[in-house]
Amino acid sequence: MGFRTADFPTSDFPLKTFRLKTYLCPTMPEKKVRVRFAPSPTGGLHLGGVRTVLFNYLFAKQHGGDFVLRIEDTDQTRYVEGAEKYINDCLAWCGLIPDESPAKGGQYAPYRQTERKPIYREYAERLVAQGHAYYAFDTPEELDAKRKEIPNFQYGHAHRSTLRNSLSLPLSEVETLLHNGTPHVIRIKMPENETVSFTDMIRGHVSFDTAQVDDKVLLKADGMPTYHLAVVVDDYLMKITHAFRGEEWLPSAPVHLLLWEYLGWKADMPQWAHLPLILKPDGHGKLSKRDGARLGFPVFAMNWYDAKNDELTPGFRELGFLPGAFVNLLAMLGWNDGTDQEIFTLDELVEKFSIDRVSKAGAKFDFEKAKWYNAEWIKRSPAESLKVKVAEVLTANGITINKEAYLLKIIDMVKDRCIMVADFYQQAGYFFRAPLEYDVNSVKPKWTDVKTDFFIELKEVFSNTDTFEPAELEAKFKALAEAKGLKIGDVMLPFRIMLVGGKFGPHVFDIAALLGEAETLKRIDLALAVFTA
RNA sequence: GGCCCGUUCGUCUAGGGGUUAGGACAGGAGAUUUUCAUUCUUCAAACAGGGGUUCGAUUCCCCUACGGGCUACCA
Repeated sequence: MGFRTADFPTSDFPLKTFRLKTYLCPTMPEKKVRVRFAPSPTGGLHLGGVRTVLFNYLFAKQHGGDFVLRIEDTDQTRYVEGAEKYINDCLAWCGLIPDESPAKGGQYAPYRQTERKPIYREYAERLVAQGHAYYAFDTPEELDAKRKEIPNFQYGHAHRSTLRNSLSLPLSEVETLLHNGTPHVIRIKMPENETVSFTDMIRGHVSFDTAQVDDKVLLKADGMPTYHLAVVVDDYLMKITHAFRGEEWLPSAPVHLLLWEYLGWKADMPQWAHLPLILKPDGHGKLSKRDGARLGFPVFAMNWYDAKNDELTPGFRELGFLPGAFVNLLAMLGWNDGTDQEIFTLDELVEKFSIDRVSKAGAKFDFEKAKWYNAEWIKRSPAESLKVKVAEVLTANGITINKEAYLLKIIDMVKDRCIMVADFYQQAGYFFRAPLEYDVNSVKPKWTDVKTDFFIELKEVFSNTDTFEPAELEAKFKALAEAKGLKIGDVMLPFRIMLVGGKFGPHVFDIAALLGEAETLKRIDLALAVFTA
């Protein structure tokens, strides 16, 4: 029978080979690969969620399959306005576009579970008719009381006969209750003593004793399915072949396996892959939204505004992460290609991804490493592909950009010094307007009249250049300093601060050359006034 | 508590019966850069513990410990 004991070879079978064969058996007529990401629209999209999307997407695209977005909105009490749009936007930003979704439609529409509500009852009733499920009339209050009364209470074989359900009550009473429209749920009847096992694409052989699993609710009193029923019915109806989800779902896997069997769909059950969790960087446990706030880094893909609490949760996008970098770093959390390569484009990931190389253990999220990925991506990006984002950052800070060629030159000059896109304001802003303030502490204490003379004469010298190119500027600058009996270092830093405002940026003469003669001279004057004040 | 999953440098990880246990981030030192960043060189840093199996275990098996997940009419 089914997925019962000894269903699969286990101990002395080479696991990797076995896994490969199970999910891509070349001798079997291959069904088209179809995967789904099935979030519930309850808020912003978490790192771990995006990684689940990514692995789904990579697997599907690698096999020429379909990637489906399905909205699991069956819990109406947790529904949050705007969350679904947010999910769509996140996927779009990351470049992980579903082939079918509520927005896009598709052959298996609708893709929102609330819109599929009528479908589920039929299957739940079918299970009741077959004896694999039953009606339960216990109120939440009664169950709470039981939980208090009985330690480790589970609604299962040990207690179900003492509760109010169609297994314990006389048929006539059940009929009356049903006829009167008494609120009730439908629960799966877990077998008392069976072993349910399956082969997970990541973990290999996993097995459970059904006695330990409670009789999960399948259909709620409001007529909505729970996740357990909905995921099985929809995965079947939508012809899903491979199901990726977080490891937190592993304990309820036996319920799903049994449902696939009871509904008679066992042959069509998808291959399961339970992904390792993304953990808090410090302490322990799953990474949560709160950890981001506590430790100062984003956890959501994009900004999420919670209108109810008037609370903004920051996102990677707004912080200045490139989507490619975000996707890249997520992929490396639990996967690698076996070489030392760490920087991958989406296309490369599609090509190289392999479920066999996904690790089993959870990974602590390291924001420092995340920043490194982004810096690498910025460094490797051509100015052309950064210009729009950089322009946005600059204009947001009140800077006007006239010449694109000038912007591109600047991006190339400073991109190595930027970790986030937002850093371009600090690193490139002064190319567009004179410093708003100067790091006076680095110059004023050591300022002398000789230096004032130097800069006044420097203006003269710079007004009479042949090219205004870096090399010429540097030569003339040095010659003048020497003539004045100044050490180069004594005037180089002040000059930098005059042009830039602080102790950062590329070579000073490169900056001056790019700024041009008029602007350079103007800035010397401006700063001189401040330094000598 | 019960069940399930996991465990290689601080972090992400490679490796896998015999290796100087490799890389990356972060950290230290140095070189270059008369700013800072980049870049380069370099240092330090790990197989949780105990039993097996074996000529030999970090690698395979078992136990323990530790960590994590689940234990809702939430997903």
